[in-house]
Amino acid sequence: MAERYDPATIEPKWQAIWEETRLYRRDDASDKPKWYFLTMLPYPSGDLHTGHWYAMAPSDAAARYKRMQGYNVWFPIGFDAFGLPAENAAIKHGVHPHRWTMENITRMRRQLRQMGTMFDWEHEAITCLPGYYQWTQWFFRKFYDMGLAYREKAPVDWCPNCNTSLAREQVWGEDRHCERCGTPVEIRNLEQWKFRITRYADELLEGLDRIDWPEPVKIMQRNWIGRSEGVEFAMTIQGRPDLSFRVFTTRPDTTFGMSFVVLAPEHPLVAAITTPEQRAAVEAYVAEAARKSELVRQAEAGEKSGVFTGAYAINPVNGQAVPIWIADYVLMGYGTGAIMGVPAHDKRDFAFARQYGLPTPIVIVPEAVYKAGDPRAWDEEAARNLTAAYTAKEGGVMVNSGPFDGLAWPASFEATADWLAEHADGARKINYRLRDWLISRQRMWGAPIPIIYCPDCGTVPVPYADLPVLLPEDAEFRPTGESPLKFHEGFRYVKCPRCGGDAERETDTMDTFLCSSWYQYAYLSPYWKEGQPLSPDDTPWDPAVGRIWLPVDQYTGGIEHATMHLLYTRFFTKAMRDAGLVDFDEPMLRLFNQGMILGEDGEKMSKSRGNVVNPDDYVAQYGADTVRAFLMFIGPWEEGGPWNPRAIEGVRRFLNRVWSLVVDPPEAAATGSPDPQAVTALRRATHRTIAKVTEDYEHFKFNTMIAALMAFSNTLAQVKTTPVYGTAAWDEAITTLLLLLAPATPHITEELWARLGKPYSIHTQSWPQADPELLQVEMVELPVQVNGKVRDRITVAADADESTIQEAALTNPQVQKWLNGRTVRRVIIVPRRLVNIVTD
RNA sequence: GGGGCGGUGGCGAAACGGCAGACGCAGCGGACUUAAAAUCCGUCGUGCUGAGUAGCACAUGUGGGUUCGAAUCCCACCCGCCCUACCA
Repeated sequence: MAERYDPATIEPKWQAIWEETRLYRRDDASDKPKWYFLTMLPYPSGDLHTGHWYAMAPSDAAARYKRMQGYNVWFPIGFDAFGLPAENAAIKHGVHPHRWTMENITRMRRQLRQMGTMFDWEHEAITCLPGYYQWTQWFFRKFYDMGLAYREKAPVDWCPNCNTSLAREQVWGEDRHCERCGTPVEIRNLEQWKFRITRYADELLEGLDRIDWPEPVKIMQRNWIGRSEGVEFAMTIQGRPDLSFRVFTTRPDTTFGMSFVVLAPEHPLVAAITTPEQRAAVEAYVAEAARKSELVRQAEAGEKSGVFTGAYAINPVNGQAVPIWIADYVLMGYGTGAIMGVPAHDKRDFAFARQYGLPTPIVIVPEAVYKAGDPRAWDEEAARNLTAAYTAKEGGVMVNSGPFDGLAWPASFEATADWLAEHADGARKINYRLRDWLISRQRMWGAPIPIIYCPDCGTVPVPYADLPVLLPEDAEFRPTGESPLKFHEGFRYVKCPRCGGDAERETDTMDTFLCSSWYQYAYLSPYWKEGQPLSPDDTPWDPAVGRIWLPVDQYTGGIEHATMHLLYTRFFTKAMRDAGLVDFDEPMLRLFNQGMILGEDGEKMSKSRGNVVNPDDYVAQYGADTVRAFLMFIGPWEEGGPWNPRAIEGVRRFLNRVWSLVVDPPEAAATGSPDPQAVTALRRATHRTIAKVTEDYEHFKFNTMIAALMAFSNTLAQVKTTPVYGTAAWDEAITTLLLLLAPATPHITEELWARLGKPYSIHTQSWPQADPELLQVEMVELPVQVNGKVRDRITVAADADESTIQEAALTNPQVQKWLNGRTVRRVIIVPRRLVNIVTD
């Protein structure tokens, strides 16, 4: 009786051996080319869930593949350990966030080891430990010195009952109430620290062209940065030549279509220009807008409201007076806080004009209409429909625009921009949608912002040598959720580092996105210089190690981080370059985004839906290798997909078959000597599989990689019943199968490798090479189409010339039947692909 | 409102512009078994013709287009999921 495949025995055994032999340790002395393979670090929420497996198991396979390809691969791991859930747990269970977090990490480490990954645990980094966050604070200090950190008032969602600010995910429902107590949130303007990411806006755009990242991520980052080129020009108030304001537009070619002007409610000119009759209405609107502030206004997006000020402005291009309104769809924080309203050619302006009965003059029409000579046929009714031809820059020409009539984009932009520059104090201007990064959090479980406020010296940064500013271990959590740092006297009240007088520490902590913006550097030498005084001339990692491994060669993670984490870490690296810390300016050269693993019902896994799949249960039942291979087999990695509890059986059968191929004796001893053709056929199958699997690993196509190996194992099961079993070709096939499968299912392949008597470890073996000669085929079968429909197939030599192929195709009896009585017009021959005969 | 991704058998999915459905799940038929599990063999898009070998037609969300040839490229539309929120 042959021994059965028992993952519960072999998996822990090999995990222990790998660890004892330090199989996956980082090698800083290797002369192989280095490959820094990074996967997004997990948040220690408690248990490793299926999403973690889906992100990490295929990443691990890709890293192992690269290693077998001859690279010196480093695949580190860590934990993004600051954040809100730990604070909530602290309030709920009365346990310090540090303890809660570290206990979770202990549990998740064990689960991660169960997965059989090649993570280098010797360089693990945890962001909430002082040796880590001293450097997060060092970066803040450095950026402060570089003029990249500054403080200003910014709106936050505030719960008046809990007396704290809330993160976006803590604000629930249409009425925007507090997650914890249900109180509707307010907007408070608080002094907050920000990073000047906008200084790098252009560079963040340009850098995208030089990195091998998925196009969707690049598109999202470009849109997020939102560079727009336009023109700013001055408008004067009718009857008040002393007063003027500036507007920004990306469409100066539509200036003749202006029928109103809108100022943001906070615009400084509002009070000065409002007429007495309108004053009450305007003041009420301004007050209401101030109360709502920007965050709520964004939540109400879509509904237009506004008030007429009673004043008029002069359109510089035609001298027309247009009414000045205020409306909260115009934001003081973008452009000049004032816009020209051109309802015929802007959707938002159009909605506003409809609402308040303002005219909609048309100044761009399709070229065909212009050429037909009667643009005025396009009346307001046509504008109401706002056809694509109307709003499009391309394909439209200017009308009702005096000397500019007939101009098309981009000449229309150039001409009107020049005119405005000369006559309306205009200037070309580039605006960005990107805002500076607000990093202040009114929370306890984060890296404290190293700033001290002194009544005499003002804002004083904590000296480098005094870092880290440690979180207190005896913090007292209030049920309301208020930050304990505010009430911790020992933390809060300090001496000014400059004058020695009484001062107060900043009690806000930093956004956890800061911690994860530089973790790929922290991994190099975790907790570097812990316990030693820091200085501005430091590097936050061992520079000798950095020279070996930086930058990251391959990064993997979810696309949901496209515009936050992935932009922040790029910003960090550019700022670090300017600080002289690195000599490159993009942190990750290649990126691959996996999709999301869904519940059995095809919906996102969530406790409320009750569709959460616990990977531990499946690991216990099937083993880690089966779960790993199943997650890879489920579908294209970048697309994600639903978990199918029955389909995993197929993967288990596959691994059982692999086991049986190696371990079990053949059922019936085949007699006779092996057929040389069958031997060659097996060798061809082996080498075709090498080529296919290699290609798939290169492109992260794990699903077809597994499929190819399933097909190969099916072939081997057939061959095993023939005399080819036991030949050198058979041995080659079996070792190849194990080598190709090793990155995906590391335990079973290691076990079978050992049982074959091969030297430890399969994971240090070289990747098999496909023999090009065995990939060649002598004969090929070509489908023959008549008018695009396959009618028969012919077999010809692979290198047959076109006339031979044509001859064979035309004389084929089936084809003859279909050609009956028709004239052959054309014969299309695609070598090694097909033949298509086109008739009348 | 803006952006991203997707829509192919009963299901998950394959398919450099070139034989649609590889590989697997489920199903169906069979072998082994007292029986079941496991395993193995066969079958498996729909419709029509045919006793049958087989053959034909139709099929990749919908409608157009480009092409000798389209799941694949282009245009319009419908549906689903994810991210984002008035950026002039």
